[in-house]
Amino acid sequence: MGITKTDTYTDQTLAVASIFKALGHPARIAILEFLAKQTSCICGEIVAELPLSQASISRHLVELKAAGLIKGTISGTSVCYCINETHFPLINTFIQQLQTPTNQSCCS
Amino acid sequence: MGITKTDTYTDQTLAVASIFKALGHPARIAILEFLAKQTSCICGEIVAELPLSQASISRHLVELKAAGLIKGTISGTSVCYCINETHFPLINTFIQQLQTPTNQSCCS
DNA sequence: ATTATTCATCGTAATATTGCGATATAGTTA
DNA sequence: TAACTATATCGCAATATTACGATGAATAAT
Repeated sequence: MGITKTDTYTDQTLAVASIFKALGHPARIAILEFLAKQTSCICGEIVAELPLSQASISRHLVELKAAGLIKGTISGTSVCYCINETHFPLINTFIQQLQTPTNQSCCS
Repeated sequence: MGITKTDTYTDQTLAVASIFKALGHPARIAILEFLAKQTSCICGEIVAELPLSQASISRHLVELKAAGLIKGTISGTSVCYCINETHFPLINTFIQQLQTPTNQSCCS
């Protein structure tokens, strides 16, 4: 999406942005919501559940995996995906940073 | 970014995704971090702080405002922006949903 | 061995994002 | 009024994203 100056931002900033970027698509949100609903790991039923082709789902899964938001384990011909909570603290910390008491709403 | 099937997702899913999408760029993360650092509302100093042109910063601010992540109040020739915490509960709730105890990590 | 199933990847087309310079708009000041 | 300052917007070029069908690779079943 056009040129993005990644050189001049903090590693932390880039990391947070990339996680949010991976979360910035309804298909990927829906995939995560679906994975969370299941008691056990679900594989390719995601394709049946969502209104996208198998190829598209696969690409979204790759992106979620690259962002560290899901894990995948191969079991036979099917692949089992589930949520990876590793980066959740990063997200929570970021949101909390924006909520510091110093930031008293000056714009009413 | 190509066709995105917005019709078939929940309003909730679309809302969450659009917030994350707005957070999915380092410039916008940096803007929010900068606003959080200040004790008072900061206006166009963002332009001086970040390695982007005034036009680009303005576009990012519009996006953050459209997503409901910042508020802006005009004071003279300058505009005062600050963080809008309205949607933070939505984000927190979403992350918590993904952390339900039913989702015991099955992929080791 | 052949076939079916599951998932990943490639290639392509359509669309969105990003960034910048230039310009417009609006308030402030001289 | 005219110049100055601060933001917003337009138009363009470059690049990224999304989606799909088709194809490939690997395991499972017959």
